[in-house]
Amino acid sequence: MSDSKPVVTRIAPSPTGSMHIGTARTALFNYLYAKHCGGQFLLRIEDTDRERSTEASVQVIFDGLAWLGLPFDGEVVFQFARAERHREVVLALLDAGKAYRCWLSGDALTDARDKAKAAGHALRSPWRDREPRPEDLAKPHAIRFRGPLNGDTVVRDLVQGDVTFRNRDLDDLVLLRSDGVPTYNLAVVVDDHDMGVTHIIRGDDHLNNAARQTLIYQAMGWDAPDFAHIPLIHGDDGAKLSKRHGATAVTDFATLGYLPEAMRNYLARLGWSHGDAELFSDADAIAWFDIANANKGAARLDWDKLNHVNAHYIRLADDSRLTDLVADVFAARGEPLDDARRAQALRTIPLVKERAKTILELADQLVFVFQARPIVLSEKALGLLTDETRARLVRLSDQLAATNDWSAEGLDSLLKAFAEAESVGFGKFGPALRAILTGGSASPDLHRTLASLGRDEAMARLNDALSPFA
RNA sequence: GCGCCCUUCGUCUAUCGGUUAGGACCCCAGAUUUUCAAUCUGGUAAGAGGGGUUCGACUCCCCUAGGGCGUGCCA
Repeated sequence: MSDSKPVVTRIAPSPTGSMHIGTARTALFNYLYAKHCGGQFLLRIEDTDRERSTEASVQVIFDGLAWLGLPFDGEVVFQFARAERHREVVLALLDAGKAYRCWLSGDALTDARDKAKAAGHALRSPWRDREPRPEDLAKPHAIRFRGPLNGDTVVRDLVQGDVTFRNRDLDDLVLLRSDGVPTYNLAVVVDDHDMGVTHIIRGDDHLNNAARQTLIYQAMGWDAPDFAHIPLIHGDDGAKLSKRHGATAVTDFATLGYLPEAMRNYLARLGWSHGDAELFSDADAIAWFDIANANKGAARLDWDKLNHVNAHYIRLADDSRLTDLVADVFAARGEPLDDARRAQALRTIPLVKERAKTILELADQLVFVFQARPIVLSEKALGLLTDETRARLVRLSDQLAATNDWSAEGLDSLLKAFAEAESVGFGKFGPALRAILTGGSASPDLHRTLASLGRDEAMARLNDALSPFA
């Protein structure tokens, strides 16, 4: 590829289900590389499999890319809509003698394949060298590529290096099915060429296909783009990432409370690195990204590290945005937040956001403010309320009632002064106070808990628990 | 079976012939401490095995082992 050409990359998923996180990572690499080079990142929907492609899955891809924050350039290309163009190329190949009509199917096909294997080479149809009779033409048939029998095909891969295949191992693949629908390997080549794709960055499960596709480029007299085959993402046990690993789809990660910017950062570091950089902005990623620095080996998804990265971005996130996300979580749980609770959430999030690894955890850490009075104390909480502690909390309650500074800072001072005046550590009343205020759920530092509850609610909760002894 | 790819701490990775093999996550210890966390400090932990090449290999070559992908009229 000449350096003067603007870089064009693409992501080409097939709309046959959810958007796999591996596809997302591939999209990210394509996006980063294109932006790094000042080029374009295109989207093509590979919907030539009419059986499995669905409209809904197309939407999943749009939604997935949008959620991840990887906008594509230009118009989306639907592969199936270009079938005429694909057929045109196949016919050109046929005219040039680079392809042939083949009536092999069923058991005969299987036999031919077995025979070829036994002979030590990939499938060659007997029709490769047979002149079809006029009556054959009327019968349904496929069109196969006429692959070279000898020599090598070298795939010059930016990540894997030069990979050499013997042409005898590359089969005469079907270009056009007997129903007239073009196949993947043909359509990919035609589309990538027509779309001006200069760099194909994709999973290394396609490395073998690259050789076949290179042959098609050569047969058409087209320049092949640069290839970069990146390793797949595996689960924490080293096996290919699948459903049993807990999450495979982009939407799964969203549902589990991961932020898109965290996913971008984490995914970028999976199979690629820039020195010791771990947490970096999108701008840094774009400035640093070079496909040549991608790793060759497969990487395992590490939930602990993902959580760490996510926690980092939750801290950086805007509170009102987090409030929206948390509201979504509660709504999904069937407990939508009313305006009052929303306001409470917004007020409390700054106090708890630094302790949450996911949005789900963030939501859990908010429930203490939503507790309905009177709060039912657990047995453990009740156990903390000895007579001595009750008496002490009554004294504290009086001071709280009297203060006119209900800010977190003011309450912090008050609590500290109280502990000093009582000549005890926080341990003598803190746990009990917390239990009364929260019913036992996790909460931030006591002064912050009091502040986020607000004076009225906090005093009411205290009175609920202490009034019989006041 | 055949073809191709891969292999540094448990995990993600740095290293591009000469380093006490570095960083991050996890884990452990200490500090802090009003729950749970967070935070700070410190620590444990690695070149799959075997041959070469070289004054010198994690780094280059070969073999073996392990893992992955492909071997479709799926993509």
